[in-house]
Amino acid sequence: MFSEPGLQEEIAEHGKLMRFRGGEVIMDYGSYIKLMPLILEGSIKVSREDDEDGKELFLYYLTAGDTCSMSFSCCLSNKQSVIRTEAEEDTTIIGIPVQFSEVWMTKYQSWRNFVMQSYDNKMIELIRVIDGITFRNMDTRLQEYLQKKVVATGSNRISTTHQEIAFDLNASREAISRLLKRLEQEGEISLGRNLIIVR
DNA sequence: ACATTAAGTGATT
DNA sequence: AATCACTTAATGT
Repeated sequence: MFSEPGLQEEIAEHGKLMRFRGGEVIMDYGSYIKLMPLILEGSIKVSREDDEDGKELFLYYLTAGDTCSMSFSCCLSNKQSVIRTEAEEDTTIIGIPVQFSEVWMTKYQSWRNFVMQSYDNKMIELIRVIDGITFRNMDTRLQEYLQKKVVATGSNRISTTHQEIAFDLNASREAISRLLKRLEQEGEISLGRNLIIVR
């Protein structure tokens, strides 16, 4: 990916290898960022959090090969993070200090392309999130949510509570329970305590 | 055995 | 679909 001479060496030299365990909060809402993460393995859940009532909304996952587009814009203006990121599973990243990323933007075309493309990807994902909220019903949003989770973690066994899903989709726990029940009756999933198996 | 937490239910708006 | 007011089931101590 970063085939240009020198770039890989710079990444190796200035990047910091970091590991996070599943469930660990990497960047909390309101904190300042000084690193751009390159995800090597695992997946990171990105959510928006409301200022006042602490409600949250799941946005998207970052998986191997991704970087966090938000972090770049955030670092540039030295703003507080407007999102929260949490390791979905055990995750390894390389943290690139922003000052290097900025220099590389002009120095290496492949780096610039990489950052631009990841911006583009996430922009499209965000549009889809908006589509989901405005045009789709809760049941399809839930199905898409489960599907994304399966893809991100590479496992069809999802270990979470109905309440957690409700937070992520900004819905009520009861609604999620009822929709899950229906999906189970339709044979799409099986349910257990703290467990959903997607078929 | 008891307390806690997750999940299910039905009524109401 | 949200909220409420429960009940039931599963788990931890």
